[in-house]
Amino acid sequence: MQSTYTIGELAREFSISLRTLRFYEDKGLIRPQRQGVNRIYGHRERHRLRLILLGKQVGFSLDQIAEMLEFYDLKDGRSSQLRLVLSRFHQHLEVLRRQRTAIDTAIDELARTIIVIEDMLRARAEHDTAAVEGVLEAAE
Amino acid sequence: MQSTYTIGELAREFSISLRTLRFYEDKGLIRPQRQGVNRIYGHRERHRLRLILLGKQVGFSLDQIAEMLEFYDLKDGRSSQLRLVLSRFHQHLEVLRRQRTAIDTAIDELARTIIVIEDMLRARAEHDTAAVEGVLEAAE
DNA sequence: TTGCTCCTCACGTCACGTGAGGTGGC
DNA sequence: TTGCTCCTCACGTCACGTGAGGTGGC
Repeated sequence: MQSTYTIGELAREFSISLRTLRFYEDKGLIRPQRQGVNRIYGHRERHRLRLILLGKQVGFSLDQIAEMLEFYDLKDGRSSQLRLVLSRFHQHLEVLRRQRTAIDTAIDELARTIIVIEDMLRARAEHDTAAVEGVLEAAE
Repeated sequence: MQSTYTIGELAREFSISLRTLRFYEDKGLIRPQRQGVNRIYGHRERHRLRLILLGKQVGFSLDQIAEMLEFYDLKDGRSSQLRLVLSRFHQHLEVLRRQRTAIDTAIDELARTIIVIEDMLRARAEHDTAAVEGVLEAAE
């Protein structure tokens, strides 16, 4: 177990780019030390990075993540703050559920369109050009 | 049934902004006529707009949509082109399915995190601060 | 000297949002 | 004159990607 990491090591470990690490630093999400001009990341930065990527995975914006990390920092852990985070998570869960139904309808729509095109190709194979037009109109 | 539309009329009908209509024109997706300095949209533009929004809804990029609209324009409808579009639709369907599983795991993950936080709050309510730390570690 | 890893600008991407400042016709 | 709708720049947003040009130590 190392206690410090270079930017390249963290990038490899989490499969992200160096640019991404630097970008998160620009945004104030992580604050690595410096050894000369080079960045040095400690346990704290690594842990924060893990939380950031977890937040991203569940669809939070970097600004939202930054805000929650602040809460996490004031580790006094006021229950009121926890409750605030909790209600945001509940809200976000709703957003995710809506996104899922949106994707579901997109999938259905695309699948139906594929069937329409396949029908067109079949109609063509039967040398019935007029039928092709019919299918096209029906797809409207 | 009108045969021409102003930018505002189309925007209202499809619930999009004027900027969006102008942006699609910049991208070459639609080419409205001009009446003086004002844009005038005909049936063809309206139909294209409908296809564009449909494409967006199923998750295609504007560049991809532009390409497919070209095919649609060369309405000779070579079967080879239809088959090309068809294979892209199939590919895109796979992309959508992967997105859905990604969202599903995000939902699961967030739901589990919510439960963890609720447990923390419950542990706190029982005045057991040590237990709170325990829950936090277990969440790693 | 070559190769690797790191660095700092800084512009590009995607799909628009958002003013700023101005025009035309009721 | 006021209000509405339209116009053209042009910069901003989000989360980085992608060079360009340079440094340090094996």
